[in-house]
Amino acid sequence: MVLQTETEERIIASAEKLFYLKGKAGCSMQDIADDAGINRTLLNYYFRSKDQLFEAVFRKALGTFVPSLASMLRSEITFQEYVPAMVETIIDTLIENPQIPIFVLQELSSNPDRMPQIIREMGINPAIAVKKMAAEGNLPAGQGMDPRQFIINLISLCIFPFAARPVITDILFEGDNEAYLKAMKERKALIPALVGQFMNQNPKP
Amino acid sequence: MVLQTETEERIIASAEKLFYLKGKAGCSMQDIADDAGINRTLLNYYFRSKDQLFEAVFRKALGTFVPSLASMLRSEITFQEYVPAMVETIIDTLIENPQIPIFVLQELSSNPDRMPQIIREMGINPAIAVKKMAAEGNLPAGQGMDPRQFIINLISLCIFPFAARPVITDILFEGDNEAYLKAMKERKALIPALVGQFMNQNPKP
DNA sequence: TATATGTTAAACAATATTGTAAAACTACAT
DNA sequence: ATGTAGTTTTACAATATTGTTTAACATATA
Repeated sequence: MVLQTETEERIIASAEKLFYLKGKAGCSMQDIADDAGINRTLLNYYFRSKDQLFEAVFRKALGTFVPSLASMLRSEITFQEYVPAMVETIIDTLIENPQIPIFVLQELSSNPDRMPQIIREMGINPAIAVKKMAAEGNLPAGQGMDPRQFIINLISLCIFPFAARPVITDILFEGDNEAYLKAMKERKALIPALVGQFMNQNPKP
Repeated sequence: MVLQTETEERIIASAEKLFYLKGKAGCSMQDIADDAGINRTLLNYYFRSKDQLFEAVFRKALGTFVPSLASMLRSEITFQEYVPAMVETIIDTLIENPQIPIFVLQELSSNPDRMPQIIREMGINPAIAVKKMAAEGNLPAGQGMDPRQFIINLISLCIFPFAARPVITDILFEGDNEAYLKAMKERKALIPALVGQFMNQNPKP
């Protein structure tokens, strides 16, 4: 029971694929069963209901992301030192799972009431995190920039290009997926330079 | 007939609200009719089918956005000059319509085949646009930075904070919507400084 | 062998959803 | 007043979806 059965894994894989693509209401249990190559009843056997299956997928999606963000908010070391490694982690994760941001954001937008519980489960106290960020020496933003703007810039630059992947690939890279991916990898160096640059040279904007 | 009837406007308003919130499959025609305070049959009377109603909403959503992006890609003047006004326009639009980015991106992710036609309708030739961007003197990025990265940075910094609104508001602003909005307005000045700064001072990163 | 356990398939009932066709209502022009 | 076009409501048929119940199957163990 601790060990996931192969069937269960196939179900999760198919559910992820279809929920990511079409949303919770956009695909039926039958669609998922077909994709997994099993009978539909099995879905209920393993996950009881569509709600619970969705919940499992949503939690897993959240789990691939939240930890790296949460650890940044908790980290003891300077953000400046932390940034390059974190950016690399996030981008690598996104290259593997490009659809998760939209999936999660869509769900949170339509059910914002889920946020408080999620925050609690993450083990983060937002107020404390922001206060710590603002502490002198921890973040160069102590020089004048609101530390929240720093965080917003950082995650925007990391995540959005993946959320907008089809648009960016088609318009800026003429549909060339390889070129798009190459550009995303270049951003691992580009983003830290961009946010770090600003912090050092533009105190009190 | 040229003049939109009041009922038709109410339908569109309700359809926007619910499609933005729950997605195309996430709400029924009945939900939309209830929200608009009319009988469901009217939806079919005015828009023939759910598909066509969705299409109307999607087109309208696209229309609030694409023009400012498209005009930037076509613009004759220097991007550097163009940026501040454009950022302001985009952010103001997003303050009014915060849910459009996720809505559009979700639809384009699940139907990427729509992109080519949309690009055509926008009246943009991606290849030419990128070439023009790279032209010396037009963009400071001619100094070494891939002009596509510049565009990606710019739109990421503008749009993502709205797509992630519930997360950002809850985690970074402790649920304080006013504080969130204030921060978004501050970004009108912050973003041009950030992207401009980098371009001027960091040739060949 | 038979018996228990875990897995898969087929059949069913309740409900929801969509699009349409037909009827009722309104207001205005003849 | 009466008919006509535009609008709204009522009623209906076809289909899809979900969760459950029931049956079949396999495999290992007493």
